[in-house]
Amino acid sequence: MSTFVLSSDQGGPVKKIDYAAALNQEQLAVVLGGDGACLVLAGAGSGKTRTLTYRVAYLIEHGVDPASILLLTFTNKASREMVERVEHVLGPSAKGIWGGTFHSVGARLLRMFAEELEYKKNFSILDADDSRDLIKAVMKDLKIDPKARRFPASGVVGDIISFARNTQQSIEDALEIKHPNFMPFSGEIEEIARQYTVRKKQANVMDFDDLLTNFAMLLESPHVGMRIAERFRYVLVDEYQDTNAVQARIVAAISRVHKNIIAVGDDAQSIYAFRGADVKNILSFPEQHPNARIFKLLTNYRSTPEILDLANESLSHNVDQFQKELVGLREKGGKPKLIACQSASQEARYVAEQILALRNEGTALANIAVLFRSSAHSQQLEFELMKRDVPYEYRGGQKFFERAHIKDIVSFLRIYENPKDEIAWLRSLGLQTGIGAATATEVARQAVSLERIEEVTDENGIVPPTRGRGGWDDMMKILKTMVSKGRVPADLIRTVSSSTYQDYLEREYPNFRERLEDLEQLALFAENYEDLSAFLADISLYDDVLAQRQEAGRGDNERLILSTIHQAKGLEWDSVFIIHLADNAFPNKRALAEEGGLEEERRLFYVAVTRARRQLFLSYPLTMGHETLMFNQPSTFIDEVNPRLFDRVELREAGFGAKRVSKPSSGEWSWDDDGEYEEPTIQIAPTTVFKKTETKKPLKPGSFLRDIEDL
DNA sequence: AGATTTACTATTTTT
DNA sequence: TAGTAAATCT
Repeated sequence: MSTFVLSSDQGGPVKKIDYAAALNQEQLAVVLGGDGACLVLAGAGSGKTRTLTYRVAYLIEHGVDPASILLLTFTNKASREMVERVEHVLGPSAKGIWGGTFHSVGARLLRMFAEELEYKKNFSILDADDSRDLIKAVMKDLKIDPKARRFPASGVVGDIISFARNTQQSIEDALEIKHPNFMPFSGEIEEIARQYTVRKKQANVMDFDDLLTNFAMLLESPHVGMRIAERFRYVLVDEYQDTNAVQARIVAAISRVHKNIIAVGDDAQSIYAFRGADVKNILSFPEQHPNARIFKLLTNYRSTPEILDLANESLSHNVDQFQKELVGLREKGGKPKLIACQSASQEARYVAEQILALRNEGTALANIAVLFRSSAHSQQLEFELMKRDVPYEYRGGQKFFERAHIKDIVSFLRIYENPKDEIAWLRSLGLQTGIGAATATEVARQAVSLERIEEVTDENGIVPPTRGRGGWDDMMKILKTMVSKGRVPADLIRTVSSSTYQDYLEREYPNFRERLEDLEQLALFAENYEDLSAFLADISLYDDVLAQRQEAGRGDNERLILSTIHQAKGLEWDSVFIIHLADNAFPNKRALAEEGGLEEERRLFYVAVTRARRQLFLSYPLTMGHETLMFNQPSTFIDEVNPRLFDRVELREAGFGAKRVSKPSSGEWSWDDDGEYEEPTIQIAPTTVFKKTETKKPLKPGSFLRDIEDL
């Protein structure tokens, strides 16, 4: 599988596309807009993806070489889907379009031109976890103990450093916005940032932020940068509202030769300020690209007027916003339902019941989604769905490649590919018996002087530790076996997973069998790769490659979606449930502490609401917690809008055990003397279990795809 | 001293 | 679940 040139082998005959029939006047203006810079301000559900896709198809139809078109999207999946659609219509002539996230496109080009920036080609990529580990190591070296000195924890330090880089400002300025209380430590954090940079360079690794800044530097360099900019005649950027200052530099540099750049975004859907995204990129686009044409797509094709009313009114509470109202085209539906539940588990039961009811009425599970602010909010619902055997796909929380045992195995492959990779050494050494943090650090520090793995396995390039000799021998044995196996990723994975690592898994985890299965999954997935470096690059940047494979294998799409709101960006479903809309959960308390936090949370709510096509269910539990019950208020976002926008549903309780004495607005629940809290019994239908039925209608492809086929 | 075990706590969002 | 602190083992 290629990491970057997205292609599909479905081919098919070249069809003539009737643009005028598929697009409205504004969209057509964008598609046919000709060369030059162009900014598209597009509201939710206004068909911006469709417009971009048609633009790409139009260019290729008019003789533009697909390989000179670059799509920069927020996720790799978004690129892949757009490319697939174009290829589906235009067939083989569309092959070779470049697309992906800024990070993955950057990684690919940086690997091609690594020497230009004094990196080695085999550099490793650190994910957020790895970065935090390295920062932790640096802090330890600098003798900074977070606990003793009320210094921020390594994760927070990492956030601050990352935020400063992505917004291109000093640590001090970043602190003022993100963590004013840590201002006194700005000097020390600066020192950590410096050391961290040195250590990354020594280990020949790049973190996510390096992928962006180095990409920008590469593009800004006179020779190579110019060559790349010459190659890409057309650049299209999606979700521009969520780009940061470095990404804006990348866009400017990569389009500086041909100046054919389209940026599409919606300031109302900017939800990544916490990691440095800046709406100013959209605002200043006209200045940065003089003569830029500006289009507005404000017609909403997605949602019923009742849903749009709620979205529009909620957003009107944001001051710092372009005022724009979405105009709906769909006919009326029902009002959004607002459901007050007694507890999180009642909420889960209600949602599960409703979902099964919707399904009985003919809505496929795949057309239903449950959205929430943070991953933990889905727990109760997951229990409920498992109990009823309802198949669901979970998006959010931990990814497959972030699971501990996957990262363990991968750390061995990383060492093999790039023996300087200190973080990978630390991880794999830490797994060996008799080797703890101290010994691992001591050994790993020697690795940075290595060039080839054979220096360790053949020439004893690392001085063996005095302690934990057995663990070290095990480690060497694994590495030696790997060297004898060659460089095929799947072989290497199986080598490690059948080594003493298996004993470690058994010792450490009761569910080691499942974990072993995961490792076999990983090996199966790796069979798509012959090249170790391509494999390693992909698994750190393509979060959903494995999910895709599983989907293809199963051949059934009949699965409900559970997702964080952040991950639901750009998607849509017939029926959407937004759960846990309680005041202490959403808006999120920590987010509120940051500058502009409330408005960002409100935009997040806006994104959630505008995912729904026909039905929207908003629910919140009145109580939360297990030991001490906390009493909840509904979310600000519910309280602040006109109640007439909702249909309220009260879930009545039978046999509610506790007699509540007082009704505090927050704080602990209180009872009279003999009142003990009982889990309320609920008068919604008894537990219905999911039954798989023959699919009545063939699964609907995405609406966009259907449109294209019709033409 | 360093490794390991055990008990406990808190949990935002992510390329 | 992951990270941490204190207790215990080698």
